[in-house]
Amino acid sequence: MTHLEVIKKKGLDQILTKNQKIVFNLLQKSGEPLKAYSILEGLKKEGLKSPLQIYRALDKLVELGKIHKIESQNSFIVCNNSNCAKNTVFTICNRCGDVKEVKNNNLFEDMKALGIKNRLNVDRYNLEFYVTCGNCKSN
Amino acid sequence: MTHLEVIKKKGLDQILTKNQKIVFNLLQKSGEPLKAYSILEGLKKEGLKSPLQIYRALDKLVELGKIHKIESQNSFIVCNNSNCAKNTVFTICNRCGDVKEVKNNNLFEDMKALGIKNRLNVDRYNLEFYVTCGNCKSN
DNA sequence: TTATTACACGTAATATTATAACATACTAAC
DNA sequence: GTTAGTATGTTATAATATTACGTGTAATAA
Repeated sequence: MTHLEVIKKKGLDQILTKNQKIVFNLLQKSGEPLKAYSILEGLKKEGLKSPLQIYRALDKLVELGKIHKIESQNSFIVCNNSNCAKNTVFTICNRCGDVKEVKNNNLFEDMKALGIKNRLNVDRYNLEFYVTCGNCKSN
Repeated sequence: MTHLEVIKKKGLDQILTKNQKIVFNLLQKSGEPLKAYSILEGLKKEGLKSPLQIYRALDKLVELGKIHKIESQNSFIVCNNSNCAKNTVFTICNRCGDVKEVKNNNLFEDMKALGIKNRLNVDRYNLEFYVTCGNCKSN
């Protein structure tokens, strides 16, 4: 079997290496953004010991589009959007920091149109809406 | 009168404190994003000695809307847009990291409309277009 | 076959970015 | 003149991220 056949057969998920899988699973289980060092804490029991092991896995997962980095929080969250193509739209709560990835194809289309309209020659974009989330609003 | 009210009344420039002015002037002179510790380096001769002096000035300047933070670079740049209201649109070059603030009122209007259309109750947004800049494209 | 390439991994040390904690001082508002 | 709010200075430390070096392994070129 060639490498490509292996890939087709196994599907993307199983291509992840051991450390990548461990890190991805934790992020997926969590569902919310986690920071590198808190991931490390959570994975000590899996045998991961050094920041670099985490950062390397995170870098790769970002590169693969499986997760995104929330730059303003130095945190990482599982991609919620199968066809985001690394374009990202988040809402971030001003008060509690809660992050949600916005999943809305019309929005993606509108953003694409906006890039074209402004002749910006866009490879990729990241849009962050700062909001007051439902929880914080009612409190 | 609170400090912020005073600022609104008197006009921004005249009310910046000593350290805030020093930091702002350096950023303005530079015209491109600078990092906190490189600002500190540049201001040793002005008598600033500690990171905290820089970070405090930067925090205030961001709060006043005089500068913006480029989160993905941990860098700070003078606001290029008198009426941005802290909404920000940047182009960031994938290759060299060059940052430009996009100054285009139609774009601001379109973004506002997009927030409303998607019922996101937006206080403020930050939009980053990742591009290949003119310089890098020709090289 | 051997050599080469490309990744992935492990570990220690270190660099970079940012904040906490504490003390002092200035100014506006009552 | 006292209080509240803000700015300053300094030391120490926390939090985030990377460099440098060595090992292993699998795919592929010579």
